[in-house]
Amino acid sequence: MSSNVTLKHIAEALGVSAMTVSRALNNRSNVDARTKRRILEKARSMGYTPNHVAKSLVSSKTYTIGVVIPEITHAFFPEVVRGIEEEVYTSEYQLFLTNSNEQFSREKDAIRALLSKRVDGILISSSQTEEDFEFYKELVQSDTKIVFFDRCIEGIGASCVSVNDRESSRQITSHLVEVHNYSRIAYLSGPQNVSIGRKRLEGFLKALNEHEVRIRNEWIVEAGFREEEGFRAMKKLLETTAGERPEAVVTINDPCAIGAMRAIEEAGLSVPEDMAIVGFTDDIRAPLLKVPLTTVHQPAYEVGKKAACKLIHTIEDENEAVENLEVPTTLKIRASCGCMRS
Amino acid sequence: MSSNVTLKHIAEALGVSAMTVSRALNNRSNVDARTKRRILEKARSMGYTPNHVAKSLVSSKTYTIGVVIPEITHAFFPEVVRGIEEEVYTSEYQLFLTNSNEQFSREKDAIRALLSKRVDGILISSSQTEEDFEFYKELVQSDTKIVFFDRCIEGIGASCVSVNDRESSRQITSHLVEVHNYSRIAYLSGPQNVSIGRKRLEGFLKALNEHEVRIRNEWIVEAGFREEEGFRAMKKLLETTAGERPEAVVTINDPCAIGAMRAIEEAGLSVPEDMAIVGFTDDIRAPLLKVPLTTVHQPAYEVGKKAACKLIHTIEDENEAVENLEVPTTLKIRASCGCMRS
DNA sequence: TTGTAGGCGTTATCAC
DNA sequence: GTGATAACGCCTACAA
Repeated sequence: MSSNVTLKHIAEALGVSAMTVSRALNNRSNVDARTKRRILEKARSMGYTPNHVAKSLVSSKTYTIGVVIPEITHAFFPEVVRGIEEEVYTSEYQLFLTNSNEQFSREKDAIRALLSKRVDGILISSSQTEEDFEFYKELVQSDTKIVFFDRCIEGIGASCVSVNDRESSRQITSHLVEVHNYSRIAYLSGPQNVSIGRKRLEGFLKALNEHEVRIRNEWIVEAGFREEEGFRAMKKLLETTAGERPEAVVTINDPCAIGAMRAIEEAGLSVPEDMAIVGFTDDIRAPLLKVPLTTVHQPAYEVGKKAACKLIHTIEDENEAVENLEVPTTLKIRASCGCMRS
Repeated sequence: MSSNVTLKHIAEALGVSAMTVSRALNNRSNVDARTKRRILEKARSMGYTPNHVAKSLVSSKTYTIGVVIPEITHAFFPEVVRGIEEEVYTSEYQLFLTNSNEQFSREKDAIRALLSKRVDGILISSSQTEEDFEFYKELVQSDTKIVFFDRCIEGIGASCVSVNDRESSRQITSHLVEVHNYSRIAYLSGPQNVSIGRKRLEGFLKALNEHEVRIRNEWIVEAGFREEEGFRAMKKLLETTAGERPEAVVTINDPCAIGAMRAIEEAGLSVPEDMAIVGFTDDIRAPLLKVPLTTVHQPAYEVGKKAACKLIHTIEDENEAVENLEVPTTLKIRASCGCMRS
């Protein structure tokens, strides 16, 4: 497939050496202007396409970045990818996209494959669990250039780009207490072996503590990042709390909240009258729902752009600092929390 | 970055030749079981990662596929990408993802870069215009393995995977006429230099002709694939039809319809009472809208999977036939057309 | 079963 | 300004 014309072919056709052709094609100074023109002309007419595989072998640089995301259909990630795309496009890198489908084994497979393809660096939003911490530690120690985004693993020597999950979660929870005076608040959590799962829960608990609202462990249900998981967790919560229902529910993210809203509706209850609910992400669907979702807006595009930018700097400059970058969130107050009640 | 351990290093450490190491690592039969075990052991302890760049140079096969999509944030495409991902994951290929951002110049840049990286084949959803037809013709003639999906260029010798756009468009338009008896129907079209832009418009016109409904050229407004374009086109349509408004509007796709609905709302009109509207895609948001959108469901995941499958066959078998594959659509009847009126 | 030679397409280096 | 040579890491083909 594609051009099998090589430097040598052009060289032979013109009676010069491959080296001269290489120099001409790469705009080196020390080539006679006339020969250069002849070479460029011939290269075009023969349909020459430079072979980056060979270039990479010599330079051990591929101008390629691997991206590992857990779920391409969660609307947050395509937006992140667009940010990454935009950044690498201007820097002439290309993207290997891999989808771990929330499975750590696939994540590891993907990374190993990327390493074999000798990518210059990797952007990762991990679906990792505690146990697998070691894997990334070794990766960083072997001098692999890595930047985490959104779902980070901190303290192992790699940079991270994310939002302030703990604080944002605290804020949106506080909104429920301060503005709406809810005191019976439940939580649909993410997996506790994922950093944002822990941090968002911590923020939730912190808010309750600050306002001296009672924390009930049986009202903290592990759901997950996906709509179906939110749906199931909410069903479970409704069953176990038939007597005394929560007034409000905080969720790990928007897909989870959307699933939960479906469960609430199916139970014949209404949002926010019977139960208020808030999310996290600001999914593309959030403002369009029958009851628009109050949530934390994460600037996905910015996260992607910043992460890609940081990675490229890390690749191109040995001395680039390792740091945790944060992009600011904003609260999106809509109807599902009880504001704007009609 | 990453392992700089090579076959030679392992060979030296063990006092064997690089060739023996290569054979052991690639599971060839002709290696002594004991030496093999020693080599595998050593490779692991030294942290060897095979260098696919070098492999590719030898085999001129990269196990890499390029994907060119026009807009990663249009919800249809991430779903397609997931389908592609799933297919290539099982076939051990990896994906270069590129986003043309609906610009043909970026699309060409992307393809040239992919060609230089010597991808084994390319999946394309084109943002092409008539003039640029030549580009793809040459690509196919140079024996580049290509499969188009969704936005296809037919008749140039490359396979296509798409839905039956003309027929689906005819069906949803017929629904408006047959079920709802609308006779004043407008159309927000896609670009006419893109195949699906033309085909969907043809289907619309065919339906009107079949039912002897009057076609008014001034009610066919070129919008585009994006929400903002739908919004603007609808505003324009509302201005120019102040006297006699259309009863219903057919749109090129869901984002366009969603933008148009916003324009309708801002004009103080309501859907479907003042104006019915239908889309095409079945965007993730379609069922969640305040007035759920009647639309054509395109099985995006299937499209991706089928296209990737076809491409891999085309890559691996010289004799794989060139064909136009169609995946069936279904009509999603919701409220925006006037059905299920409350 | 194992090793040697040569080459994939490109570039760095040194010589002319 | 241009060319020969070696090297990047691996594999095919042939030899031992």
